[in-house]
Amino acid sequence: MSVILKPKTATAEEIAVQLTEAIHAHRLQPGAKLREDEVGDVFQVSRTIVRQALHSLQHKGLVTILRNKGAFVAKPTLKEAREVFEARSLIEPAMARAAALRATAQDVAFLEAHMKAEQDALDREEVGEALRLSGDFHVQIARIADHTLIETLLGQLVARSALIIALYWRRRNALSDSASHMGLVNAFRDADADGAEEIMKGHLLDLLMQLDLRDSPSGPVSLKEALKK
Amino acid sequence: MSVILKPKTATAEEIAVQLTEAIHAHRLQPGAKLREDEVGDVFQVSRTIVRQALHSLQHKGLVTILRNKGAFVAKPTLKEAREVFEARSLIEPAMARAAALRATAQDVAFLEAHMKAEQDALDREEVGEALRLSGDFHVQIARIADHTLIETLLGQLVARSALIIALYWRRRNALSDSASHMGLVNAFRDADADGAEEIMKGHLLDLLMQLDLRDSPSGPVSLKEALKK
DNA sequence: TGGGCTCAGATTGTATACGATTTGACGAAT
DNA sequence: ATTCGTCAAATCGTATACAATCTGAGCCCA
Repeated sequence: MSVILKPKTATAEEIAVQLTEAIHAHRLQPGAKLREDEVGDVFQVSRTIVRQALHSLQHKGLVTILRNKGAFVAKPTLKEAREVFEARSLIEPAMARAAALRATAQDVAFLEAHMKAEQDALDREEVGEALRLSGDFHVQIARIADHTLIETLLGQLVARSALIIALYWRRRNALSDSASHMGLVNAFRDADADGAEEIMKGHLLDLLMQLDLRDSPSGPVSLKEALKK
Repeated sequence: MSVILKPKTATAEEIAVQLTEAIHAHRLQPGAKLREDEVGDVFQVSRTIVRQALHSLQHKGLVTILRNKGAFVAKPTLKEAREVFEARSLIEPAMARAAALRATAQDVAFLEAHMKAEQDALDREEVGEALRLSGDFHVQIARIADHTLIETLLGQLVARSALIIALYWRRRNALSDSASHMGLVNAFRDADADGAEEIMKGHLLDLLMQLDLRDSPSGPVSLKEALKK
């Protein structure tokens, strides 16, 4: 009897995850068009499934769908960018505090391995992958805090942050956030809630400082686009 | 020449809004089944459109879709209920503060009219509608704070709060929140940021206190359901 | 030259047909 | 009487056909 391997067509959720990771790792740039049958060809599924995935990403703020025009990787405006980081600043310090009180030895080990994976990616010059892992670190803190709702929400905010970084990153130097992450892990190990909260506050402020969120929409825009509509 | 009135079929978004309002006003109870062609018959649209609306509501946490089973109005668990109010407690005091600093005379007048509409609904014994307006009051504060991201997010949290209230409301007495809302409006008028933030903190705590979020999932569960899976 | 028109091709939007899965009823066997 | 298997009805999942819309090229005509 021969084994029949099912073609295993991808689900909408799997496609959404892969697109999210591509966006997170800057393999897909803000503004990139996502044509339905092009995506469908890549994943070998019908437009119906692609559509589900794209709508899902729209709800998460990663994709903008213009009626009769198509789906595009979102281009957060300056205001949206500020709002994302303001929301994170409201939420994440509390998560760091809660995580410090709940983190087990396993959790600490997991985060240390996570940081190592990020460093390895950097060593391999996979900047995009390192960026993705760096963002995921924050989501893992919400998971350790055992706050599912905010874990989901933060996943969306972190993914949007990747878009913001792609658009508004000030210099080409790497994000110097390993120190903060290390500090957080140490605070978790010591169950230092106040310390963790403070480090997270400062860390988000650092991130914000490294962005160029002064008024200037998005740099050079084509004249055509500037005058459209 | 006769006027031809277009059948004006509802869009997915309009259907989602109407379902949201029905949920918000407790006209749709948690656990209620939403069959695709039943909804389609009500709004005179094809299942394609209904599906879009239901998926949209799923993303917002108002509907749970079980594969091959159908869509149901969500039934938040105790943990989810606590998480919703924790998230609101992290976000809303900051919004109240920002709103106090930005509110114009028009904004204050708008909120006063909003409160009056809520009172009128109560006088007409339209408890569900009053509840919906009461929740919307909080969303309006985020709008006044000019924070679009959180306005959207809070809209979702408030809608889920309506489900939580439907499930875990302690008594049959009305929500005594008009005092807090009045206090907030006064703080806005005086540009009293500290006061607004404190009132909001206390108000959310009050709400939480009126819920029965102690451990006892949802009363008696059938054996069949308890052992399922 | 350049403005505006028309039309074909490309792309998205929606309805519907058909397949897959679940559910509950019914009846046979123990 | 209870359990189990079978089957039909109900319902959801997906692909696809067709309609609606946008885009840009080509053309005409001042």
